[in-house]
Amino acid sequence: MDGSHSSKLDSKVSEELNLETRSKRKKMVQKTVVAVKIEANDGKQKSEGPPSDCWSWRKYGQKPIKGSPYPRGYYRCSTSKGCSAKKQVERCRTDASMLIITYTSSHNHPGPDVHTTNLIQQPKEPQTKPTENSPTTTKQEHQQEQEKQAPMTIDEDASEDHFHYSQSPFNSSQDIIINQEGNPFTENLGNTHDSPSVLFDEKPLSYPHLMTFSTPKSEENDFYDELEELPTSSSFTSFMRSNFFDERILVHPS
DNA sequence: CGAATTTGACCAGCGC
DNA sequence: GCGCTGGTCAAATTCG
Repeated sequence: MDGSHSSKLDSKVSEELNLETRSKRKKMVQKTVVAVKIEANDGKQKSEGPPSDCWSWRKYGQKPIKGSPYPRGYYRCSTSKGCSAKKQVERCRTDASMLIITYTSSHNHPGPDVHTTNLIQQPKEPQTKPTENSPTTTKQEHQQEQEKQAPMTIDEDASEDHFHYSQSPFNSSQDIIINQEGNPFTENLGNTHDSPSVLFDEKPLSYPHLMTFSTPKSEENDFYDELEELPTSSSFTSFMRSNFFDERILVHPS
């Protein structure tokens, strides 16, 4: 499967690029790709699993993805009945410790948490906060800061989905990289299918505070029992609430 | 008993 | 026009 990847890669990349156009043409749905690095190296729990966010997600499907040894899970927001928010959770083909979550559509209801709500309704506001909160302002954070100030404008077609959280609803000690639709994460993966360090390299875990912070979250990692599992814990939510902005989120514009 | 998850089948869109 | 892949639905099963 990987043998002819190199040659296929090229076409694949352009294909994905076209796909963006395609998808826009087909479905003008906004997509946010978030890469989450799972730091569950405790050994007591699996180092895999979808990060829990503030919303409740109900799995409605799973499918093996071409080119990826891992299946992709399809989740729907179950927090609100009429919510059309969806997300796809898959593992990075090159790095099993990386989760790629693709958010589609957006929540048409306030989140279960005030913070969350703010994120949804005013993604810009909270996004500028982490900068000051972050004791270690790295270029990545700087980047994300810029991104936050210049949020996903890639979606001119997003008329359907007016808002959309560029902020990752995850909490946890994972490294999170957000990619907007304009810059499909898969593309990056594709370009570096053998060396995905391009994106991931940016997430050097030199954040002791995060690691420390991750320590008590051992139970949180418990949630990630499986990639297909997306449990939600209210206590966890409140916990994440306080640390929501503690994580580093890399927003890669196109 | 109810809700959530799992799995297979079906459908739509795109590439060749 | 055919085949492939991704995405969604629905029934069955499992867990709380």
